[in-house]
Amino acid sequence: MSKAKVTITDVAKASGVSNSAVSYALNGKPGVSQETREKVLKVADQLGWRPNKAAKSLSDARTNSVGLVLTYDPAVLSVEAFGMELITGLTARLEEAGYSLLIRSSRNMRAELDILDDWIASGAVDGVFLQNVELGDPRIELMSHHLEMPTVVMGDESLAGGLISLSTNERDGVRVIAEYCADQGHRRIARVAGPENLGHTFIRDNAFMEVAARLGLQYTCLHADYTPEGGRKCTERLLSLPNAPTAIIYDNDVMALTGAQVAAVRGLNVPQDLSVISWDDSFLCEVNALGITALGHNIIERGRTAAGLLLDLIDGKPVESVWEPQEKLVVRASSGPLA
Amino acid sequence: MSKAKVTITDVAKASGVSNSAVSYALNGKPGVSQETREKVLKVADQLGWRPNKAAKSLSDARTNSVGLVLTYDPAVLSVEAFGMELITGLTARLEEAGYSLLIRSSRNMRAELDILDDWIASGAVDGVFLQNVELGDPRIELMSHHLEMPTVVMGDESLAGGLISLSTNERDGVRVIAEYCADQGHRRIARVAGPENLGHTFIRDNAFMEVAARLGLQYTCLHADYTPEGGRKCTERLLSLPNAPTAIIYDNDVMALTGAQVAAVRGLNVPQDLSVISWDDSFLCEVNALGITALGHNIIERGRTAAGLLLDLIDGKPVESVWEPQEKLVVRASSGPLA
DNA sequence: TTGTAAGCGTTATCAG
DNA sequence: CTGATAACGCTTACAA
Repeated sequence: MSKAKVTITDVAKASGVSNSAVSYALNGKPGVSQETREKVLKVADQLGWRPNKAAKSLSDARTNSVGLVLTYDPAVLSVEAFGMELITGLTARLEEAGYSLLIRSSRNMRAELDILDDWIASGAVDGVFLQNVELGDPRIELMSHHLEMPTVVMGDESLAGGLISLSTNERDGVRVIAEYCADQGHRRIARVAGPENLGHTFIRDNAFMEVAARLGLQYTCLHADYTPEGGRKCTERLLSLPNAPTAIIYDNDVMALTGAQVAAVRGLNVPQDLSVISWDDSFLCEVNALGITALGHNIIERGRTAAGLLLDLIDGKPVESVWEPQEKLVVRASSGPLA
Repeated sequence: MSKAKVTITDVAKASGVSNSAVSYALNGKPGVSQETREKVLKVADQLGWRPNKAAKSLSDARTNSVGLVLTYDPAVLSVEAFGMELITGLTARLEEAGYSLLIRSSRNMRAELDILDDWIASGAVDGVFLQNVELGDPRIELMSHHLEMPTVVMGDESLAGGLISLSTNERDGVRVIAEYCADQGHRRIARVAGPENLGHTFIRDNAFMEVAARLGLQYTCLHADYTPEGGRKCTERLLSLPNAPTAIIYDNDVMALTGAQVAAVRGLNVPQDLSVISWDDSFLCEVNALGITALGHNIIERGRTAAGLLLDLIDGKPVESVWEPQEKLVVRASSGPLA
C-alpha cells in the first residue's frame, strides 16, 4: 500500500553512487558527471524521491513557508470577503515561489504576540505578514527587534515603524469620496467608521476631518465594529440627529448594507433622501436590489503584491515599501445628487 | 537587536548539565532530578529557548501542521463566506492542539494532486483535509493508497471511498426544503444547482428527484457554477419556461440572491409569484432588502469537528466518520405560500 | 540520576 | 568527478 519513505541514501544505493553525488545531481549543482547525474535523476524519479522537508529545513535553515495569524472573531471574519480574497492572493503568489502559507489562529493581541514569538524562536516560518495594524501596535515593536525575521506590514507606512509595508492611499480614497459627496450637493455627511484602535481607521478619521473642513462640509463620525449590528445602531443614531446627514460613508460593505436597510425601514428613500457609500467594494455591494456605491479594491492583487514583497525580503533582495495606486469610486444606485 | 538562536546545547552549557538532561527536563520526561529540572527550566526561560521546529520534526517525524489545498478560483472563492468560515473553524480547533494549518493554492485537480503527492513524500504535514469532493475524485484514490497520511474528507461518506469523512445529511436537507415547498402549495419547483461534477451536487440531484417524485412535484434542475452570472442565466431560463416554476432552490447564497434580483427585474413579486430558497445560509441571505429563506449551516463548527477528527487520526485514536445533525430551514421573506 | 552517542535526512566540506 | 564525513538541533537508547 504505502511505500516506505525513500531517502537520498536509498537513491544513492540504487544508483550505485555516493550520498553526496546524489545530492549534487538532484539539486542541479556541479560536482557530478553528466552521466551520473542522469542516472541519479532517473532512479530518484522511479523511486519517487522527494526531499524530506524537515531535514532540508534543518540543513539550510529555511522552511519555505511564511506565516499569517488570523484573529478568531467569527462575527467579523466570516462576514467579510476580505479575508478569503487576501489568502487567495497571498497563496497564489507564494505558490509560484514554492512557498506555503502557515496559518495560526489567535483570540487576541496577546496570543498573536505569543505566536510571533514562537515563530521567531522556533524558525517555523521564513517570514510573516502583519495585518490590521493598530495604533502603537506591539507587533510592530516586536518585529522591529527581530529584523532577522522578514516582515511585511499590510497597512499604512506611517504605522509600520520602518518595517516594509504595503500601503493603500487612504487619504486619496477619502478625498475622492468627500469630493464626490460635495459635487452631488451634500453639505452634511457622516461616517460609520471601523474600530477606533485600527490604524487605518485613525488615518481615515484624520483625512476626513481635514477634507471636510476644506470643502466646508459638516462631518460627523461614529465608530463601530464592522458588524451588521454595529452598522445598524450607528445609522439609527445618525438619522435621529436633528440635522441628520444626507450622505453616510461606511468603512465596510457589511455596515453599508445594513445602513441602507435601516434607512429604508425609516421610510427614507435611497438615494433621494440619503446617499449610502461603502469604503470596500464587494459582491455585497454589487449584487443587491440597490447597488451600493463603493470604493474599489483589488484585495487578491494586494495579496499577491504583499507576498511578492515578503519573498524578496526573504531572498535578501533590496525591497522598498509599496504604495498602492489610488482606487476609483464605483458609483451605483445608492448615491446621487441631493434631491 | 536580534539574539542568535538559542539551542538546547546553549541551555545545557548555561545550566551546567548535559544535552539530554535538558531535553528530558524540557519535555517533562523522567530521567532527571527535580532540582536539575527546575534549574534547566529556569535557564531555558531566561535564554528564551524554543524548540527548533525543523529539528524536532526531523527527530520525531511530526510537523504539527496539517494541510489544506485551496483551489484558486477567484470568481467563486472570494464571493462565498464559506472558505473563511471553514478556515476559522479549522484553525481554532488546531490551535488548541498546538497545530498549524498549512495552505497551498492549486489551479486545478492536477496541481492539487501534485501538492498531495508532495506532502505525502516530503512529510511536510501530518494530515490533510479534502474538500469539494467530486465523483470519482482522484484525490480519494490517492489518499486511499497512502493510509499512512491521515486524511479527513469533508464531504459525503458515500464519496469518501472508506476514508474518514465528515458528512452533512444532504438528503435530509433536500427533504426539508421540498416538503416546505409542497406545504406552501407549490407544485412546480426548480433548482439551480452547483457544478455537476461535485459530489454533493450529485447527491442532492438524486435526492431532489426522489423526493419530488414522492411528493408529486414537478421538478426541473439546471447546473451552474456558483457565480452570480451563472445564477442569473439559469434563473432567466427557468422563468422563461412555458410552465415556469413557482419556487426555485439555489445551491448557494450568491446565486439565490441574483436569482431574486432577476425575478424582480422581470416584474415578478417575491414571494407572491416566486419563492426563492438558498441552500447555504449566510450574511448575504440575512441582511438584504428581502431576506432569503435558507438552510442553516454552522461552517465554523463543521471546521472544528473536521479538525478534531484529523487530530484524533494523527494521534492514532480510533476514529469513525461523522454525520452532522440535520440543519433547519430558516424561513425569511423570500418564500411563502403560493398566491 | 546523569552524560555519551547514535540517528532523523539533508547539504556542504574536504580529502582522494 | 567522487565518496566519506561533519553539521543542522533535537530525541532517545545505552552506559557510566
